[in-house]
Amino acid sequence: MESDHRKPRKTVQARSQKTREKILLAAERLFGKKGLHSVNSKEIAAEAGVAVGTFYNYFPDKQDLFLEVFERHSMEVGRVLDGRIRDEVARGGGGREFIYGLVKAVYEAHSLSPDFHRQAEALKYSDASMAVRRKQERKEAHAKSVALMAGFGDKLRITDHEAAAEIVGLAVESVVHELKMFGSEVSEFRMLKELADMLTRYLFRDDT
Amino acid sequence: MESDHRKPRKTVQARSQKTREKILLAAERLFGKKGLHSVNSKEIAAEAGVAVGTFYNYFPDKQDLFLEVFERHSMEVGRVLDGRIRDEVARGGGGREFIYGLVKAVYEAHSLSPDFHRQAEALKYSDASMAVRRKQERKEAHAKSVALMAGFGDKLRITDHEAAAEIVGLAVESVVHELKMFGSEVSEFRMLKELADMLTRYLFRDDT
Amino acid sequence: MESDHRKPRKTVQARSQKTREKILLAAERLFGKKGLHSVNSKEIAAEAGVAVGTFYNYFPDKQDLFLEVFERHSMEVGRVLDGRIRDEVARGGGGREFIYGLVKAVYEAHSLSPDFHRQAEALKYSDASMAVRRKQERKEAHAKSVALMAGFGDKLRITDHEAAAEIVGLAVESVVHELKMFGSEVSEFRMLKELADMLTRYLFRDDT
Amino acid sequence: MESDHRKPRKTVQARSQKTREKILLAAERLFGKKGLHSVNSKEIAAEAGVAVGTFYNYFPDKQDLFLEVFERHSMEVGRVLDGRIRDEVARGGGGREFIYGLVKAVYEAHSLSPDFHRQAEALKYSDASMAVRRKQERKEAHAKSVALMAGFGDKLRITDHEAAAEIVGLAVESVVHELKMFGSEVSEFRMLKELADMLTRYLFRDDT
DNA sequence: CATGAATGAGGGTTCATTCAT
DNA sequence: AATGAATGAACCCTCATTCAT
Repeated sequence: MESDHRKPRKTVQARSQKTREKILLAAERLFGKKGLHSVNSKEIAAEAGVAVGTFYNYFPDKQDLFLEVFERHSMEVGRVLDGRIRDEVARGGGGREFIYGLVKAVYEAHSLSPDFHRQAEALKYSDASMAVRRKQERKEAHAKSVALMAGFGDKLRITDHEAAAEIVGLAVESVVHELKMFGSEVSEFRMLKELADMLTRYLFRDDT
Repeated sequence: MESDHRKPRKTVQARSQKTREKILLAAERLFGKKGLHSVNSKEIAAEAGVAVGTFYNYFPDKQDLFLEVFERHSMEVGRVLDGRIRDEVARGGGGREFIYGLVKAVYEAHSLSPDFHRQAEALKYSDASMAVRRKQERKEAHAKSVALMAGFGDKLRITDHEAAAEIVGLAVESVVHELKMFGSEVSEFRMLKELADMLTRYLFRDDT
Repeated sequence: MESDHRKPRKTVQARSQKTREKILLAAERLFGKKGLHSVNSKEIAAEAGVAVGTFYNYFPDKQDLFLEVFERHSMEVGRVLDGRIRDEVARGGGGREFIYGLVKAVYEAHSLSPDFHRQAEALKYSDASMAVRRKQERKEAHAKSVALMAGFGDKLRITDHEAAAEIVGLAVESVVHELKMFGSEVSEFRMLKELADMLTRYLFRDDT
Repeated sequence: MESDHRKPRKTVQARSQKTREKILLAAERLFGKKGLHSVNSKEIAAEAGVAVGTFYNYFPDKQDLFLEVFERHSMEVGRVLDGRIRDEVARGGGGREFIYGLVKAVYEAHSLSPDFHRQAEALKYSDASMAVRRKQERKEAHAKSVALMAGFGDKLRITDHEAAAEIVGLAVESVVHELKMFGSEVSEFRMLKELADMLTRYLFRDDT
């Protein structure tokens, strides 16, 4: 009787969506734990509680699944980051305070599935299609930085905003990465404080 | 007695050494182009102009070969970097000038087999044994930074030398990486200049 | 709910079982013909009419497959032997007649896949894990012999039952082996008769 | 100067012979320890203290080397056995005593390189060319047995000498094998005693 | 004769993907 | 839509044997 047409459609779609979700979550966990190359389709299916065939009903192949997980992850990070930035902007603190807020915002955004994040990062180096996406991400980050800077007008000491946006972005990214991915002998607090100091002195005339 | 052995022995050893070298170079090229996982033993052998078996006569397995290539690469980078740093120290320029010299030194050191470098970097994220080596490298870099800073005494503005060393190291590393690995919309010159500016303002009281 | 699963499940399992069986039978044939070391996984798959991968879906490796074939073979031999012994015991013939019956029982039990049996025998000498199994088999055979002897009470001439059980077991085993594995210039009938004579005279006071 | 012809020839041949011997002995040790299939040419060469190429200068291939080791081993066993039998014959003991002497003779003959012996035994089951040699061995043993029996004339109880020779040979062989190859829960002494008892009762009218 | 580097066919095993049920 | 058995190309690695020195 389940083969009658109209009504169940929605339910079925809902179930479908759920299955898809299960697979994506399982993949995120496993890719994070072991990396793209060390996870096989059987494992993913098993972790998701479905059959291998089911997995291939939803995703054309493993690489594609990875990319989708990555996309979701990126968007989530983006959303969180944007939210935090908006908060900081709203608070409207002075230079140093603001910078510190931003640094912490990035730090917190990176706290989402850091394991998966790490593996994705790895692929950006070795996988062509990931490298493309990385490029895009940087571009967006760059635009965001430039826009933020513009808001500070004369208070800025820098002149080459383009280059500065890149430099600042990379510095923040790398420090946060390091802390999240590999940890540090120095405490996170000291690291983030120094990072904020560096950026403040670099960016603002009055570096207090 | 039995002295008829000497000479050929040496020749043979020389040939042996040459073969080893051929394999290492072929591996560096291929690993750089495609990454550890996408290169197979047959390819390496073919690129080196030897048989698969020969490859396995010299290296216990592919991973091991990669590590040896990596080790050589690291040491080479280290040598070049140390040399350049020594030059800069010898020249004895003032703060900003010196920092710029160092930044350029790191940049040049990264110009050795940047493709291989990129792939090695990728593995540091996903491969356990590579992560270990990464840790060590950072430790050494950290020590080097701290030592260099010490030389500046009162001129330094920073107080938390430990954290600063980390931050500075990561910032330089990440910018140079970005330029070498992925290029940049902004010219290298502008990027390196801004980087030097940032570091100078961060580190020194008198940031000229 | 979800009851649409039941039937196909069973069918699939049945197919699965059949594939497993096909592989086991193919393996028994090939191992018997050429020995463990001279058969490769591709051959086994081909003989079973499946792909190599399928073989590895069912057995973790070649050695394991061999052991399973061996286990099945041993159990089958054991079953046949026990059946025949029970028949002989039931018939309740006198000493010589009974012994002859037992000898023939062992002979018949060894008629199952004698080729495979031969190869398994070979491995008992050279392979550690097979040697272990051999030990166990002998122990069981020993126990069986002792039990049978006990049934004859005073009629027995021997005093050291333990040793006798070993000796008798080995003698029977070796003669049957020889006949089955390598054949003999002398007819099987004469061989088995003499064997029975020997054992009868050895075991019983009244050796008729 | 070593290229002058006449004199060194002998010396060279002697050295040659020594090298051959080293290889044969190394092979016997290794084959005994690990079996034909688990020993590779490099190992053999290393154990013999020569280069792989040298090994192939003396033997066309690994199989051939094995066969030569086997041949030597067989002949040695044969020599020892014949000697011991001659001793027993010379001593001229009565039936049971004589049989016991023979059993012990076989036992002692099997004490030469029992490890190698075991591995050779394994190959007789699985290797065609070894099976051939086995056949020959049995034939010779058979002939020997028949000849020995003939010496006892009327004292013998058996009538089918041919079959008896086979049976007796197999029984002795199997028991000795078992003791030497796998050991036994029952002491060797008891085992050999029972074996001798069995044979004596089987063969002689007056079984004391 | 001795050497040991070089060879490459061949073997065991994995795994992304397909497809009949 | 779900299943999971089946597939086979591809991979890593071994090792008997050869041959230039």
